[in-house]
Amino acid sequence: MGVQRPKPIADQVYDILRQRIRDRKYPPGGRMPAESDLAQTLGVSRATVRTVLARLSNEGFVIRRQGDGTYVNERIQDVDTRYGGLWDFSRLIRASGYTPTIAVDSIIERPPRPIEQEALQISEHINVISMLRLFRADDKPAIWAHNLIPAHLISLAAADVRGDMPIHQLFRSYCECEISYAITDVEATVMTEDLKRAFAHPIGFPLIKLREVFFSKENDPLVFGQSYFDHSVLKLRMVQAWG
Amino acid sequence: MGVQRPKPIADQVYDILRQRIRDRKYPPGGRMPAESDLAQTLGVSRATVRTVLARLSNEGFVIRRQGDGTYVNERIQDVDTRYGGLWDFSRLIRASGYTPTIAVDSIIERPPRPIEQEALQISEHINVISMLRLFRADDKPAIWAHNLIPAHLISLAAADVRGDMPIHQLFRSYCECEISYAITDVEATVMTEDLKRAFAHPIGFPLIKLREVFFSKENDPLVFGQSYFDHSVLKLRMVQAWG
DNA sequence: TAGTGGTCTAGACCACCCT
DNA sequence: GGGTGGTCTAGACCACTAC
Repeated sequence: MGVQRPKPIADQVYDILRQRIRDRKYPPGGRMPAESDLAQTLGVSRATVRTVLARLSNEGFVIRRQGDGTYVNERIQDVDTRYGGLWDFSRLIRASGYTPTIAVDSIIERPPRPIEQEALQISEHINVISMLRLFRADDKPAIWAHNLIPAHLISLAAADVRGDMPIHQLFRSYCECEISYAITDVEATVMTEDLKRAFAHPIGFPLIKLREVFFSKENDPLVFGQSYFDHSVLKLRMVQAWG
Repeated sequence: MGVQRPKPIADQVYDILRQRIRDRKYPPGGRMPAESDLAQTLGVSRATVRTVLARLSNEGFVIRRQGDGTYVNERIQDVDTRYGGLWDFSRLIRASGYTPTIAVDSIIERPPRPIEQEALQISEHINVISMLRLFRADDKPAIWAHNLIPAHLISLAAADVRGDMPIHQLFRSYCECEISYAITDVEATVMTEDLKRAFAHPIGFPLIKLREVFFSKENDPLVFGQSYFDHSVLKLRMVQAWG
């Protein structure tokens, strides 16, 4: 019994406040309790409360005004601004109000192409696991994702890899590595013949292309991803906050 | 004389460490001094040092490993990952290693179009200042930016607005408001006849389109921007870190 | 003037990695 | 075991806003 610290206190406080905002216990546009009140009510120090409020402010969920108070931002409700919004496509779809489904097109092990060798910094003799998947939002094709993982990082044969889990969970499950950060290049492209297997749009229709490389804490490349994003189905929305 | 606190200590520490990383005083991939050492050397508390390191870690400049140390991330050197990378186009160009120049196409005051009314949440009777600008990277057209500002927010006539400063500086100069956060929609589009005044690409060439709305601390819309981004000239690169 | 958020400190204890 | 980052506390003082 007792306290049970499955998570850091700050994370627990974050979940509580985030939930209260979602439940409109702190109504949109309204003022939240003072930091010191929250600290006392929740039984934590003010520093911990401030850590959490800083995070909520960075994500745009609250606006803080010195000498005044902390307010719930009514403009940010349906936006998933948490870090990682650009790599967990299922959550991105769900946060946009749709039901995600994943269709695995193929999962095979093969030698890497030159561009993949460079991105993953491996030699031609190291095989990669190539995974082609289509993410749908309410059955409408939204994202066509091609992910490549050095085969030696995964303790499974390609045939046994489950394609229906997000990349970071896949890594936690199948190898000891954990994703630490990602570098993403955002590009624009258009429908080609190749993409007809994913989208029904005509040739020349504009699509967003995301080129992502994920790295471990040891700074080794873990995954190389090239994803085609149909923003007519799903908004690619981001929040930037300063303060 | 004396201490002179033009900036918070944490910001000063940030600048110092950022500079040492840039100068390779802390070499790429190398380990930085321990938090307690930094605190003692710089004459600040460990909490302050940790605030700064957390920020550097979020921006991807350093990687922290519990029980081990804090390391300079050699993969993030040319990336401007600071908050606001998506709105200060001049800095974005400079951070990519090019020299930015701004060509002002037009600055006029006029009634708002419906789509602009909605984005800025103003009535049709409130004029907007419309600003069309072309950002070049080493003389190559990189970004075609259309910004709209409610005229009543600016204490100047449209003709007197200087187009060569970034939006946030413009607001600090010409009105009391300050930009607090922004919501950005990333889209893909293609060259049209209209865009020929900006780019030399053929019709159908893919471009990134950024739809941005900037808000004040009071949560009022300040600027509506629609920008066309040529990623064949300038990479739109982002870093996401979790830890 | 009272109350709010903003900044900073000093110090405790824990979890983890290395050797 | 010794050192590192991770977490959390208690409390001080400042800057600002609303009344």
